[in-house]
Amino acid sequence: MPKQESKGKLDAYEAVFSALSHAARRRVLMAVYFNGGSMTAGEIASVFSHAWQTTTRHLQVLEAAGLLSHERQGRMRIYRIEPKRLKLVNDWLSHFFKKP
Amino acid sequence: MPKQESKGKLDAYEAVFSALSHAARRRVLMAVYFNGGSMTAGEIASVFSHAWQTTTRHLQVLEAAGLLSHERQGRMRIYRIEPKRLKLVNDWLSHFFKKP
DNA sequence: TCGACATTCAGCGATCCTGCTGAATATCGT
DNA sequence: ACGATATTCAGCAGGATCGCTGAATGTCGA
Repeated sequence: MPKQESKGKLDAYEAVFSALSHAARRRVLMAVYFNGGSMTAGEIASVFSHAWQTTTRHLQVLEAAGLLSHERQGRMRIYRIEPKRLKLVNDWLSHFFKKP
Repeated sequence: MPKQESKGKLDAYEAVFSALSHAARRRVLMAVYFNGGSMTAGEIASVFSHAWQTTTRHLQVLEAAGLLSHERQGRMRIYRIEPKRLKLVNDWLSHFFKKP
């Protein structure tokens, strides 16, 4: 068993994995990434057929998980991807790929 | 945007990410992995304080996602980890880590 | 200041998920 | 065959999640 991880980090795992468990949220990350790493909320919402209010909530989940951050620019909000956080998933996965 | 992926693969993403979204299921994978890659259902269930029936269902979710497979050996079922499937997650993540 | 725009907040019904309990199935040892 | 063991199946209640709609907030241009 791997060494005990901190409570904070466990919660982070929880948030990140849960965030990634929804296809729309994974698509958001992809869309933002392939748009150069940042996109306004409206641009992101336009990718989906959902009501934008629905997308708003997905954005909040992603931000709470630390996978996105946002910045206000005038009347629009620019969301930026936070790839550092995806490293958490990578760290978790790496257990299974390294041969001891 | 990455090239169109097959329907089957999209469903696989869905299954794998959803399976990983629950802490208990991530722990199952860890437990099995650090036990050498295989474990009986009972051994896995004993790791948790849940009723074993609850663990059974988690095992089914993991198996449906292709992350575990099982084999009967007498009256017990041996679950084996299927690390190949975790590569799917790795593939998805790799988009964000390769600099084009 | 007024109206248009960009976005979030609040709350609703439908559905899904989790953990539980009780019953069923299958195998082993005697 | 019988009881003990190992595990799954079936169904239920509580809670979370999703997508929707309607209203609110904040900002820009005239």
